[in-house]
This record gives sequence, structure tokens and C-alpha cells, in this order.
Amino acid sequence: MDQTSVDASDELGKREQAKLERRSRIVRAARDLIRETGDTDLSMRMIAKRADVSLATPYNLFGSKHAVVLAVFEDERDFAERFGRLKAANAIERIFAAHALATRYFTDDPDFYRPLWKALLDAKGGDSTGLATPERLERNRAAWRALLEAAQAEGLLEQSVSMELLERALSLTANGALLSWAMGTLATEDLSPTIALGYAFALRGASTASGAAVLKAKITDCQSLLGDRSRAARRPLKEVG
Amino acid sequence: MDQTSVDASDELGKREQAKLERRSRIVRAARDLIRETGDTDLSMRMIAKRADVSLATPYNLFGSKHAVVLAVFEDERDFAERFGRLKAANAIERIFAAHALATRYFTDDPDFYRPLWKALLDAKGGDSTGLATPERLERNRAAWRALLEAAQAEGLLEQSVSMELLERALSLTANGALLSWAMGTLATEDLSPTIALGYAFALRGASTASGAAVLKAKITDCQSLLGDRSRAARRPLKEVG
DNA sequence: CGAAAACTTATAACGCGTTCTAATTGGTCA
DNA sequence: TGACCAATTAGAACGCGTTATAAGTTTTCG
Repeated sequence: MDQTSVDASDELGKREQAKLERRSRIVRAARDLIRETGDTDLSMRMIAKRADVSLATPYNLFGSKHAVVLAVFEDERDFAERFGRLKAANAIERIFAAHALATRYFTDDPDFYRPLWKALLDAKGGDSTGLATPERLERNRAAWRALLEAAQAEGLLEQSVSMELLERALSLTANGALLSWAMGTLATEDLSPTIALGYAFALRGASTASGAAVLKAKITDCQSLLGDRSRAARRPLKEVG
Repeated sequence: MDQTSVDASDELGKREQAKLERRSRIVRAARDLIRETGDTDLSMRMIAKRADVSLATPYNLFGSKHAVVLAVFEDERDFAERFGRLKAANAIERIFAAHALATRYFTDDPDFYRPLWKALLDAKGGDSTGLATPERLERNRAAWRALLEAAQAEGLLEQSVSMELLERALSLTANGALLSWAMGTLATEDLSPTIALGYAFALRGASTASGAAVLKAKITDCQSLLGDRSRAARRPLKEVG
């Protein structure tokens, strides 16, 4: 309905242009509030005040607080772009490189992304819930599936397993880990190796003999990482967040 | 601190006894409300009215709505009891039997457990969040770890992998699936095979040669289950809940 | 230009989870 | 029995997400 072409910023009418600017002001206000105060002051009234709009405007332009936070989230992650230019020794290493790339967003800026995830998990709205826009979700799914199919083509993953279902299993692991992380049950430093270990287990379960070797190495890597940490620090849950 | 012995209901003083009865009235009220109306009318004011107590009382006795819902949840699942008497051909089959037992709670009564999970996921409270009581969580973890260690002792899982970390990977998968299910992204009929497939992948990634065979069968089983379903019905998201 | 359409605005309202106050009930114990 | 004390109670209040209404304001178009 909107967004008639890619370079739409010029020929769009002042009305639509003003709407776009209001939209971005709101998203920026929400982002800045998360950056400055975590999720404590992330209220619609605060966002509206900060964006110099009325309280009703975010509801006109986005529909709900969830949608605003989602817009902040998607604004930050120009993820799929860097996805393509991943280089690694083989397809499986490329999968873990993609994982590292994806996870670094969170671990590099946990004070920003943890409140964001927490806000995203607030499921009160019946139907508008979700951790990503459907289109974004589908694009990510496709990107991961492509990585997996490349590994399958290289003979590292068995032909008999469905890459679609394997991708679903991997994303389940990642979502579970991010859930634990957002709730404070999983420490930031453990997030990446925990997901990597889950990936390694699942991938090895779908791998051929040639793929199993490198994955076994990955498993022992992650295990020693997590094992050392838990043996060394054993911090109580309070200190996690 | 409380619960001095098993038959504590007698020698407890009328005051403490009345408190206990109020507690159970509140939990029962919350349970009935979920059963009757889903999560639409699950408000503290409703729960209090239904339990014939003041609005302040649930806060005195539980502390928060989250704690009340958690109490409902734990009240329903006398899970660990039936955990012991699982019989199967081998340790790995016993793991999947345990999974089936655990998942059946949800799939048999989705209209009850889905709102419950949704309420549990509401993370707004900073520190009281969690999907289970810490003690309950630790008990479940230990039970699963025992199952895994039995499989390891039978030579089905490799000695080099840590059963503690493998258990964590499995629970990540389960939590991720339950999250998707609670949010309406995963259909009830797909919940059990999806988790089972995730378990099968991860377990096969940690298995020895002798364990890999039965797990490969499990993988193809689950795959055909999920594949047939998605090919046959392809229902839109709306019809999920 | 001037009218109509589109959108924002201010503001009030609703039910929610949660906290607080003051008053009252009722078990406990000397 | 009578005094103490712990807990519940009614009720108001706070900020929240969200919705609705009525009154501006500004672009668009004949």
C-alpha cells in the first residue's frame, strides 16, 4: 500500500514524508530510552514525549508497543547483508561463523539487547506477538537453510534429513537460549558457546562420517569453554543481570 | 522453612492452617479461571474475588501474579513421581518415553497449558521470573541427567560428552519449542514431534555407533510425521490457537 | 482560493499489576 | 478472661498499555 519504490524518500508527498519522519523519531526515541535506562522507563508515554508526538501517534503508526520495539529491533540488525560474505574452510565452519556473527550483536551490547528481548517476549497481545516480522523471519530461515543445504551438497550432512526441519531444530535451540538469557538464567558470556554447543550436537546428529569429525572438535571446544567457566566462577543467579 | 513433615495438616495451629487453606483457594481459583476462560479473565482482581479473599491477600501469600500462576503450574504436574517407573527397551527409548510423558501434559490439555505458559512468560517482574521453581527445576534437571547417564553407562552415548551440558542443550530445545507453541507459532499437534526431533538430533550428535542406529530411526520417524503434516494441512497461523 | 480529506493532538477513560494506608478480625498466650 | 499481635480487609492510589472522542492543523485537489 505504501512504499511505492525503493528511492521513495523524494517523491512521496509532504504528508507521507512527515509520517515517515514521525515513525523514525519514535523508533529513535525508543532506542535511546533503552540505551539510557534499560527497560525501566520504556513506556509509551515516555516514548511519545521523547519523540515529541502525542501518545496516540505511536498507536496510529505502529499499532502497539510490541510493534514499536520490534521496529527498534529490526532497525538495529542489518544482519542479512553481512550474511552473504561469510568465508570459511567448509560449509559447516561457515554455519558457525554465521552463528558467531548473529550472537555477537547480543553479547557485544547486552544492556541494550536484553531489555529489548524482554520487551519482545511480553506476549500479552494475542496475535501481534512474535520475535520478528514474518518477512524478516522467513528471510532468516531461508538464509540458514541455504547454509545447511550447502553443507549437504558438500557431503557433510546426510541426504536423508530435511534441511528445513534441521533449521527449525537449530532455531529452537537459539530461541531457547535467548529466552534463558533474557530472563537472566543464562549469563551473557555463556550465551554464544551454549548455542554453539547446541548447534554442534544437532548438526552432528545430522552429519555424515566426514562431517562428524569437525563437529566432534566443535563439541569438545564448547564443552571446555563452558566447563571451565562454570567450574571457575559458579556465580549465583543474582549477579547474572 | 515450611512443610515440616508430610502429614503436617494436623499439628499446625489454626492460624497457619487458615493461611494454607487460603493459599489453596487462590490457586484453585486461578486454575478454574484458566480452565473456563483461557487467559482473558485471569486478573488478580478476578482471582481474589473467586477465592473469596481481598485483592491484597494473594500478594501477601504469593507476592505476585507470576508466583500464583507458577503455583498453579506446579500443582498440576506431579511429574517427577511417574518419572521413575518408565520402562523401555533401552536407555534411549526411555528418554523418549520421558519426553512423551512430559509433553502429553501440554498436548492433552492445550487450552489450559497454553494460557498458563503465556502468563508464565510475562517477564515484567525483574527477578521473580522463571518457568519453574528453582527446586523443581533442579529436580527435573537431575532426573533428565540420570536418564542420560544411564544411556551413557549402556554405551549408547559417548563418554567424552558432558551429560550436564547435553541435558542443558535438550532443555533449550524443549523451552524453545514451548515458547513457539505458547506464542502460537507452533501447532499443538506438531509440538511433540518437533521436540522429539530436536532431541534425536542432539542425542545422535552425542551418541556412539551403537546408539546412532536407533536414533537415526527416530529422526526419520519424526521427519515423516512433521513432513506429512505440513504437506497435508499447511494451515495459516490464525488457526493455530 | 477554498473545501474536503487525512492526521495529529489533547484528554479522558478503562482494566491491569502492584503498593500503600488504616481499620478490623481472630488466634495466641499469659 | 483479657491483652497482644499477626494477618486480612476495604479502599484509594500509581503508572502502565490501550482505546475512544472531539477539536485542531495541514496537505491535497478541484
